[in-house]
Amino acid sequence: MTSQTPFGLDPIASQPLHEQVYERLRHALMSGQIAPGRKLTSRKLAAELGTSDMPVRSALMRLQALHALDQLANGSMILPAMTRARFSDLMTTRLICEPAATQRAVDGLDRAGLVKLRQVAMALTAAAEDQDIDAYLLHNHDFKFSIYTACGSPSLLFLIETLWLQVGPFLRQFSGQFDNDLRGILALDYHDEIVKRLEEGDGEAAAALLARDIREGYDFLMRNGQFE
Amino acid sequence: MTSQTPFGLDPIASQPLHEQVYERLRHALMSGQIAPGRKLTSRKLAAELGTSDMPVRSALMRLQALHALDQLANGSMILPAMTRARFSDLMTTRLICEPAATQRAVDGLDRAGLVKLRQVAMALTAAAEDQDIDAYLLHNHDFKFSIYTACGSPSLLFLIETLWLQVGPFLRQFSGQFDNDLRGILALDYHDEIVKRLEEGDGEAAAALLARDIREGYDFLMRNGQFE
DNA sequence: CAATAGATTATGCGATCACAAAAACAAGAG
DNA sequence: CTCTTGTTTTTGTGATCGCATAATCTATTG
Repeated sequence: MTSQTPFGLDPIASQPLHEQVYERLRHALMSGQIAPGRKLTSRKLAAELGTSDMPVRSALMRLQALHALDQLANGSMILPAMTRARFSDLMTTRLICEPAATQRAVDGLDRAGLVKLRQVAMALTAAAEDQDIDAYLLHNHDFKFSIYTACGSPSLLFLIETLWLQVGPFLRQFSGQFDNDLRGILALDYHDEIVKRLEEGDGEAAAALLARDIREGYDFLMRNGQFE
Repeated sequence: MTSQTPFGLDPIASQPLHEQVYERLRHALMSGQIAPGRKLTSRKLAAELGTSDMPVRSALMRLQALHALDQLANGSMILPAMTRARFSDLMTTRLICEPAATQRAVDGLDRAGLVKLRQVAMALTAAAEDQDIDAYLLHNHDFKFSIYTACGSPSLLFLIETLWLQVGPFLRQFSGQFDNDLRGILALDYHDEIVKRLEEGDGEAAAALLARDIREGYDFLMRNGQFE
């Protein structure tokens, strides 16, 4: 396919199929397209994607290795249900990792990074005012990971990514339950203040604010979300 | 193989091959049997293990998903080298997660757990006195994870496991460089005191001691270990 | 109608094959 | 001897096949 180009200028190296399938599945999970408890069978997915079983199997096993999927006794993969206990556990662990990353990010953020961060924060509040849940979740992810990436710790970033891979698939589902009362999420908009603290170089304060953001989001969903 | 047993009493459900291969590789990694930079080709491993490529490929991809292996541009898997930067990063992240887990473990440890913990701590010091590096690493893993398991957070435990999967393969290699001066590691034996604090129910103190354990091990290896 | 037994289908798992790209090796030219 | 060129082998990748078990459906019987 990409072989024997008449000129140099070989375009993008096409990724292997199992990688593409992995990204597709990952995106499908994170955007809430897959219902909890749903069985993901390799054959059906393969048929849907127009590939053989193999790449799909690889992708599923990778997602299972990251605890994004559960494996039944017979080997089938399912998207595990989100119980209150699991949600509580994941959010508690988020409270350990993400404020720590925020605190360290203050040294890794240059002026350009801060500018971009402020832009994302503005887009975030705009999406919230528009009641656009998809844009909100997207920008929220973008905002947080702009910070976490700046913390300069690949290993910590990876851990946080695996946590989001487990919580992410449910956020949209949650939000669909009270889409008229989306202002409840809006009330806890610490993003602008987080940027301000980061601009001031006060990592401690930024971390504390981010912890509060996580905690209040947690409280809100524990009160209003429906689980299991 | 396990089919058609004349009597009931079917023994252990034999795990799938790719699972067995995964465990074998994981153990080989953690016990330092694989040299950094070593290429792990699925065909050769399959031949060595007497299986087909497929289960090996699955196992390799799972390990790569957990960042225990690196993937070259052509798709080959290698055990990444341990640079000072990566080691520093991983230990810093350990310092975030593991003290937090220790602090929470104080509520999850019952009397039986504490008894077992004290036994492991004794075996640990015994192994250190015997200069038995393999036993030391084994019991050290056992000791720490007895605590982390007791913290009652599956997600945090999982994160710590992935960190150990990245650091573990190098510990034995490090220790081989100064196996005459193993007392350097012995000097920082806080295990007994950690157990004592846990018995007293003082999670904060236990966490602080464990942080000190990690930090001093880190300092020792940064001074004495050879990297890259 | 309900429940169970049998058949059919779906599915996980592993082996083998085919292909292309990369790596290793060998041979020949300067 | 060294560098290059051509060949052979290795290796990742994906598809297809076969097997065994699990799940689902069907039909027969009480």
